[in-house]
Amino acid sequence: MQRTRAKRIERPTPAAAAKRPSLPRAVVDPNGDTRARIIQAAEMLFAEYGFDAVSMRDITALAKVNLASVNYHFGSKLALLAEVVGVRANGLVEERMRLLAALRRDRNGRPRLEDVVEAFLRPSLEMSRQPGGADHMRLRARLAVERVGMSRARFEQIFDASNEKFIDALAEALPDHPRVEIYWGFHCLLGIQNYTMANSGRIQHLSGGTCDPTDVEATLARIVPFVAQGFRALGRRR
Amino acid sequence: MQRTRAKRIERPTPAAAAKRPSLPRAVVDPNGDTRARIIQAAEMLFAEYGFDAVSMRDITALAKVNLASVNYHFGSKLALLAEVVGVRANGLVEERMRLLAALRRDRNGRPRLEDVVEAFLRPSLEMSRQPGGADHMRLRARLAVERVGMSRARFEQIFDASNEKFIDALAEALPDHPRVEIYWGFHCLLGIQNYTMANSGRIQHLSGGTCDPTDVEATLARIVPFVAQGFRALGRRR
DNA sequence: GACTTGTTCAAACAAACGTTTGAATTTACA
DNA sequence: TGTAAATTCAAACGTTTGTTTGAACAAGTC
Repeated sequence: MQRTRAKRIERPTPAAAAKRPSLPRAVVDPNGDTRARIIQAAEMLFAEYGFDAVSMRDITALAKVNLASVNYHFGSKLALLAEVVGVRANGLVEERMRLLAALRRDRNGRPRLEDVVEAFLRPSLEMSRQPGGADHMRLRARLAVERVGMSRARFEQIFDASNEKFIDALAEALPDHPRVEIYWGFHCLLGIQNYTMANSGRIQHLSGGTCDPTDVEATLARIVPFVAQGFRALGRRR
Repeated sequence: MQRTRAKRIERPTPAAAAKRPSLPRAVVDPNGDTRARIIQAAEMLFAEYGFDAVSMRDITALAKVNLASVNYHFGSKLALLAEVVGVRANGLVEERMRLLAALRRDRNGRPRLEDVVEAFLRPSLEMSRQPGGADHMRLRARLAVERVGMSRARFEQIFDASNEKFIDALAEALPDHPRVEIYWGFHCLLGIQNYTMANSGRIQHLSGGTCDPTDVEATLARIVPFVAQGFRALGRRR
């Protein structure tokens, strides 16, 4: 039990210097009512800093409403998060199911693999073009990893039913694939989707700005063939 | 400006019920010194709950050290995070570079695409088998999305140089691919890697437990061909 | 007008936060 | 063993946290 290590560490900053790095300059739509302004502000802030790092005072200041408004309208901070996520997520699921139902089928009743993948991905990517949609997408990507309350599983539950329907459709498009390989491919699909939505800026950084993942069509033109061919690779004997 | 909406929301829980959902039962190695026990505890807690949701008191309680020890040994909570991430991340980069240098080459000096992909992914997945490695991997996956201080970019910087070397190697393995498509493929590769490391439990849930992403060889056997074929798809004319 | 209901507001609440302090204790080295 | 340095510890620091309160204000109905 010898003790031969560093001495007391020197403090890097004597006073402040640890302030929040610049809240978003954008403001919320002044025409919305209190509820709408709160949701909009919370969406932006949660997406950028995460649930725990954002305070009620941050939200209400950005929304230009009174501090007590959040508890009045939503009950609690956690309930506000559920509201923020739920509203758009349910719309996303509906859009996905609509595209899935409209899928072209060949004479055997099978859909094209690329079409199924695109039906899954397009609503996610297109949402990022709506006002505030990019914030929502990044928030969702965070929640796939983050853990607030016990609610990670509860949020993902919104997608369970439609995910199973897409797995069925993928299996239809790949009739010779073992079911387990479909799951692995879907895992890869979810990973790419989340990473794209998170928009961490890595690909822009690495490519020197050549690649722009906010360009929906350009992104789909790469991801869809990548995923489809990836799926096909899983059917080969190893 | 009519006002016809819900009345004051009813509180769901009268008293407590919003407590932290069960801290990890596992304890830290009692044989380590104070520094080591703090790092181990912080790694577990940051990975599970995120940087902001974990308090100094959570860390020091789990590590069984005094509250002031973190500031004494590391200076601040943020400096502790940097230490926690840095130690293992640098080892990971070294291992990747080692595998990259050891790559087999054909008569033209080109590596096999599958080999490059595996050299990139294997160190990440194998780390999850080391003690505490799974915690570290999940923490890294979080930090790819999370934003603490201004440090997201700073953490990712550790990987910049080796990432560029891998992109070069991928371009060597795919000599006819435009460089921009290599970047898109690498983006997909990063997404799958992060999602796998985050271990969100989605694939186990969806597959009814059939797929186990903690089985390194089984995971590599799926992800490597998926990614390799995905890369090849990016070379085709659209 | 009075009355009821929905909403906003400033102020305060207790609890938890990261950090600091100064004395007590342990270790390293003479 | 004596002394200085390294480390631990309990207590407190000043902020900030999410939430609550009760009065004030605004709107619809009689």
